[in-house]
Amino acid sequence: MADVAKRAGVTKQTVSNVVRGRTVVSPETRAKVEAAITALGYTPNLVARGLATGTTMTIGFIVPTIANPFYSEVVEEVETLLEEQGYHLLLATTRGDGARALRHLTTLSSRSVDALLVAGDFDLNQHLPLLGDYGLPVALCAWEIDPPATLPVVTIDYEKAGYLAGRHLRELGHRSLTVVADLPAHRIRVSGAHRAFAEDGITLSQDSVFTAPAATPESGYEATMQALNSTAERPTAVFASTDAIALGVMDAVRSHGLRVPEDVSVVGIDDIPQASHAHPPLTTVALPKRQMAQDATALLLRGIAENQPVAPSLSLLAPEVLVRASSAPPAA
Amino acid sequence: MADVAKRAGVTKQTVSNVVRGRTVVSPETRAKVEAAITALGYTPNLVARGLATGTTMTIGFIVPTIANPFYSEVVEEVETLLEEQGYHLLLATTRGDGARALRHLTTLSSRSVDALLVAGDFDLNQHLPLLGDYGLPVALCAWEIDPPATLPVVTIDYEKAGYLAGRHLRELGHRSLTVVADLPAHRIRVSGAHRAFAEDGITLSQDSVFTAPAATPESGYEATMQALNSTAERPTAVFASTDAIALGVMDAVRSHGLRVPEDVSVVGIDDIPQASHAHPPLTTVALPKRQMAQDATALLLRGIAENQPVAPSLSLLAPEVLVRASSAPPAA
DNA sequence: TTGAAAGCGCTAACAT
DNA sequence: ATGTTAGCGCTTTCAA
Repeated sequence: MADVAKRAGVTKQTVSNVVRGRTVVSPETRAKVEAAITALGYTPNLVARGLATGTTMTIGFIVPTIANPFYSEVVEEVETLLEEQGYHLLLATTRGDGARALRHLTTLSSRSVDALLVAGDFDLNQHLPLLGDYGLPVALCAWEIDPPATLPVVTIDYEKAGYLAGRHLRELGHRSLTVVADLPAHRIRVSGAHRAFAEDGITLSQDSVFTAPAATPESGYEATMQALNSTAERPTAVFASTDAIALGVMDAVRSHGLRVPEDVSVVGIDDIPQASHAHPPLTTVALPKRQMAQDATALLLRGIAENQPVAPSLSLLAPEVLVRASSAPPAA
Repeated sequence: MADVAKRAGVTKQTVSNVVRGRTVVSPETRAKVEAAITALGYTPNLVARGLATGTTMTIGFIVPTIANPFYSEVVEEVETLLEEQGYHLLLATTRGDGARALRHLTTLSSRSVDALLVAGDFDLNQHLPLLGDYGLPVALCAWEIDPPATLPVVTIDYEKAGYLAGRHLRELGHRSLTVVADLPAHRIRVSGAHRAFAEDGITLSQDSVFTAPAATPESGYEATMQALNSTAERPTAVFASTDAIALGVMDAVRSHGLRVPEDVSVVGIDDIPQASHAHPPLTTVALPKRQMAQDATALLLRGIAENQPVAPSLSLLAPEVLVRASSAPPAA
């Protein structure tokens, strides 16, 4: 910068003004400086600027994993929005490791990110109070369990997602429901589904709830096989807490000699890309991830602009049923 | 830091030595300083350190997209390796936008990342010479087309992947091959498959190559329907340049009244998670993404340690056939 | 083993 | 409209 200033016959300050696009610079001076800049191939050092201004044009995003397409879509959307605003994304994954989550949290804050976004309700849960202490804009998203009242959170109405899945099956005429869910992570979704049946006076027993230890097709397959073998009455409808699980459910149903949807209806949640290409195409409840990403990013950007922590709030985005071919009325 | 120093009755320098774990500090002094640090809740400012040392403990990773599971797995692996070494990941996606790629490139370098990893052969291609100019360790990975000799690149032997798929089908006894590929991106894979047949004296015509404009099941479905309708002879084997495409191929084959693998064998590339849960489970060629991520990261970390750009090199990782149920000998 | 001084490259505030 | 001064928080000399 000093070199540029010397070459242009001005001071560093004027160079700074030109670089930052300030209007105070006279056209001739600007031209001289710009010539010097291109001649010297100067690019500003963002770290130095960060130290001087206290702002790094960087936001941190802590997510459980990006191997799960749900999160990778959210990350991709956030990254795109940020780059439009000239911000960069510092990505940190926790992968179910609480200690790692905490490490990321502290290093990100001392790295002076301008804001912090945290997705997923994992072991970081217990460190939530820390978030308020950093004095920087923070927001939570994709927060399924117990969203804290002390922080701004943009999440999805997961209970409603379960409810919509349940109501869809109820409206088709199903009088009972078998649940295959990744518990306890997805218990909210399950209670939503149960509520839909309860509205019509049908109380579902916990005996018809089966746990898929992970949100994967294999896990869903296993749990469903167990359900099919243990239940006296053959289920007419299965609600899976996730599309990935639902895919496994459909496999299990078929390998048990039953047809989807003629014998058993299957409904999932999330609308992953494979859902529409499954056999049959999977009825599911789409989660508004992109909207969530947009709202959360907007919240943070606003917090940065106003130069203060974002006020606590809870935004629950509404999911939507996508009726496809895996659900039908129960056999007569 | 000054506060900590004052409270401990030492200078900033001593605090710095304690924080960085230098051995020159006497135990008593260290204890005093550490007490002051915890009392004050001091955490070092990484930006200031970055300005002073010229090293940010951050590496930039430019990828086409993370919506594609291939890249998201690579990113996740890289991020994990980096966090183990105390590095952070600045993630930048280009999403097929050359201008955006260039923006990322310049801002990342002026952000003084300690190293830069670039995945995927996109519009950034023309800006490759720039990479050498930054004077920081750079590596390329997942570089399918024309890996430059001037830079270190850790990639996969995509030609061999195609070859292995082709050879597998040849060994099953297939005498012709229909190709459904995302062209021109995957042309290397196609020529590999053709080479496998050529080895046995079978020259495959370009007429049996169909383009799926995107690496998606829908796209593969469309292209296959076209293939099935336009070909005089019914194909006995289809090679898809991607598992995602292969999924669509299988759909199309079935909806054309044919069975997989009895009437038509289908082979893909990549071994995406869905491949093993497809109906039938998809025979594919697994690409060693994790290995690639590890090697590339190691290369960069070494470059950082040696404080100089990484020497140009080309590492081609070997893919591996995974025989599952979608491939079988042709009908008699 | 500890302290003092200088500077990393930039910007903010003020002076001209 | 431009120049001057001071300082962001840390590390790196070098001196004690």
